[in-house]
Amino acid sequence: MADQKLPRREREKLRQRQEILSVALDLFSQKGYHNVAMHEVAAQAEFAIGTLYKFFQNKEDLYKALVLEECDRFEEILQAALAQTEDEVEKLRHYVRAKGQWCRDNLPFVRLFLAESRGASFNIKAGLDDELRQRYYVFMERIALIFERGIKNRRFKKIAEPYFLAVALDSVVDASLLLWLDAPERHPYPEDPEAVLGIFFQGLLEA
Amino acid sequence: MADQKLPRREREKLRQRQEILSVALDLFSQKGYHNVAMHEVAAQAEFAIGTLYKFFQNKEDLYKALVLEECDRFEEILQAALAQTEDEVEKLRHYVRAKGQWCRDNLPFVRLFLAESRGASFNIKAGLDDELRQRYYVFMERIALIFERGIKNRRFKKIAEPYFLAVALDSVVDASLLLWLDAPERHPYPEDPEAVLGIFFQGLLEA
DNA sequence: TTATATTATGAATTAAGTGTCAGAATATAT
DNA sequence: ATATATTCTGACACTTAATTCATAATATAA
Repeated sequence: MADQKLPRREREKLRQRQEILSVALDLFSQKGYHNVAMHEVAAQAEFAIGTLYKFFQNKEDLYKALVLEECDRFEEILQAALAQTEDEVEKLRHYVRAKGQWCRDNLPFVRLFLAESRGASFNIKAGLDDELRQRYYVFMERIALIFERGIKNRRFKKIAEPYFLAVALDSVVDASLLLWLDAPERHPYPEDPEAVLGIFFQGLLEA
Repeated sequence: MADQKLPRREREKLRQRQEILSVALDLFSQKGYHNVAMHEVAAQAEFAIGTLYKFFQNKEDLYKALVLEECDRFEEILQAALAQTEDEVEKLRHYVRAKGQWCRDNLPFVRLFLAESRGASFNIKAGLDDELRQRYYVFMERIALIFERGIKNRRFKKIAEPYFLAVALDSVVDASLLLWLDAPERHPYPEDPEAVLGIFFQGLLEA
C-alpha cells in the first residue's frame, strides 16, 4: 500500500473510508443488507449520514465497494497459495487449506456473502452478481489447469472434465466449510485438507 | 388431494390461493422478493390488494407458504426416487437424476431459491431459514444412510464419513446444475448421473 | 324479491429509509 | 488574526411500499 506517500489529509480520508466499510461489513453481516439503514452505519461509525455520501454515491455503491475490495484480498491469497509449489497434488492441498483459513479469518464477510451474494434480490441491476460470477469462472479456470496438467502428467486419471473437477472440488470445500459454520460442535473445522481431497483422490467403489 | 370433497366455494378459494402463489413465484423469481410489491402481485393475479391479505397475513407469510409448499413437493419426489430400488448405487443414481429433473421442471423456483434462500437479508427473524436448514439436514441423513449401508455391504470403501459423503455428493450435484443454469450452451444439462457420480466412484489418483 | 351475510375492493394511512442541502465547524493560506 | 476554502452535519423533503378498513359488490337465505 502506498498509503504513506499520500498527504496527511488523504491518508486520514482513507482511514475514515476503511472505518465506514468495516462498520458496514459488521452490520450487513449481522442483519442483512436490507435491514441496515444508512443512518445506522453512520451512527455506528460516528459520522453524519451526509459524510457517508461523501465517500459513496449511495448505499449500493458502498456495498459494492465492500464486496469487491474483500474479494480482491481473497483472490490474492488464493493466488499466493497456488504459487507456493509446482506439484499438482500439493497445489490442491494449498488451495483447500488457504480457502479454509481465509474463511476462518473473515467470518463476517463469509456470512454476508452467503446471505447476499447470489442475491438477485437487489443485484439484478447492480451487475455485481455478474462481475463476481465472472471472477469465479476465471478462478475456476486456474484450478482446472491444475487438473489438466495433472492428467497430462499421468498423475491423475481423467475421471471428469478438468473444469468440472475444479467446480466440484470447490463446491465440496464450500460444503465442508458450511457444515462447520452451521454446527461447529458437530462438524469441527476441517484442518486437514485431506478430509475433502480424499473424496476426489480415492474412489468410492470397491474394485 | 381431497379438493373434490370440499364445497364449491372452498374449492374456488383454494384455486385462487394457488393462482396468487403461482403469480408470486413468477414475479419473485424474476425480480427478487424485495423488488416485488404486493400491488404487483395483486395486479398480475387480477385481485385487489386487500384480497391478498385475506389469504396471507402479510408479504412474508406469502413467501413462506410459497417456499414451504414447493419444498414439500420436492421432498416427496426425492423420497419416491429413493424408494424405487434397494441397491445403493442405483439409489444414488435415482437421486441424482430425480433432483436434476425436478430442477429442470421448476426453474423459476430454483432461481428464487438460489437468490433468496440463504437470505439472512430478511429471514433472520422469519425463521424460515432454520426450518429449511433443518429439513435439509434430515434429508442428508437419509442419503448418508445409503452410504453407510453401502460401506457395511462392502460395496463402498469408507473414503469419508457417510454424512459428509452425502453433503459432498449433494453439493456436486448442485454445482453441476448451477453450471448448466448459468451457461446452458457451454454446460449442457447433465442427463447422465454418471457425470457426477463418476467423481465419487472412481478415484482421481493414478495407482 | 328483499334482507342479511360474506367477500372483494382500492384509496388512504402509516412506516421506513434514502439522499439533499443550507449552514456550522474546521482547516489552510495570507 | 482574518479571510477563504474545505469538509462535516443532521433536520427534513421525498419516495416507495406494506397494510388497513370503510364501502361496494356479490352471494345466500328467507
